[in-house]
Amino acid sequence: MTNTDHLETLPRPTRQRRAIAAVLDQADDFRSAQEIHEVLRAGGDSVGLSTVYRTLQAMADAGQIDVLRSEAGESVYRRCSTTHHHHLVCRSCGATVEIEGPAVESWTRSMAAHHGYRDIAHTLEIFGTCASC
Amino acid sequence: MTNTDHLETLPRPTRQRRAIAAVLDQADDFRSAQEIHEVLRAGGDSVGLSTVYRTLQAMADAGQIDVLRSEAGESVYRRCSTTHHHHLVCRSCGATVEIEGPAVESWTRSMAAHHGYRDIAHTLEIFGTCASC
DNA sequence: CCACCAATTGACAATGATTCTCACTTTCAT
DNA sequence: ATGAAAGTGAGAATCATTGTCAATTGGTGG
Repeated sequence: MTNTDHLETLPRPTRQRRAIAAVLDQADDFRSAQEIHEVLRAGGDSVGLSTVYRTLQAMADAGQIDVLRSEAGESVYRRCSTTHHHHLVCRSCGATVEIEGPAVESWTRSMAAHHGYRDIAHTLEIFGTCASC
Repeated sequence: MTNTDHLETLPRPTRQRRAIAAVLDQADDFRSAQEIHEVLRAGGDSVGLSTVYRTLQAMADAGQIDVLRSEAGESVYRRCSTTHHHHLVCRSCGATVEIEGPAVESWTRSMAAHHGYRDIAHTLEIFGTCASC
């Protein structure tokens, strides 16, 4: 028996996954799968587009990165802190600030409960133009 | 000179636009353009898909309907009250409750201001499973 | 060290919502 | 009625995302 029997199947550390993680580490704002694919191609560490999509979704499912829908409807990804938070995003340069709002969290919970809704999830994003834009 | 010189060009009341508005009036939850197109086709008031998209966007721009992105990434539309509000949506049956949260509104404003962001917009939706599902 | 097998990859096709095109139709003020 | 402008729609085009499947790879037991 191995020493990982009790763990969920972990992804293998492949060249491709390391390359994608590296791109996310260097970016300080949200990036789309297509952008990441292009960065890798330009840098010589070419990775298949399917793999980029698969990896980003896996990382998002594992809670390692945050996903949000850009105003254009594209899914964009970013490495974030692990605690629950929301984003304040500059619609011009993409600069992102992580924000927390305990009051909002409890408000959504009580709102949902008041109307009998269960298994709550919520999305809250703030878009604006940052000071330097 | 006409008596509408000072108005923005208003959309003409065509059969198609009336049919689309009628579908929205009857629905009490969010509908996609494709769904509306299908309902019209089934009801005999067939309307071109392009027209459905165009009309929905125009109505959304005019503030006559609310738009939100379903969890599947599709744009869905619904006739709503004119005051600013958010939605509590059942992810199973689509039942929608309009909710208001003055505290959340002021919180987003102050958060944005605190970080120097201007021209603020925000999205907040709550998804859950309603009591009857 | 090696063979083996499941996880992984990637080129390419397929999907599906949305947008674009453009010739034809309708509306409406005169 | 009539001409110009607004509106329409069938079909093509776009574009992000997902599916397919044969070839590759990592790591494990022997």
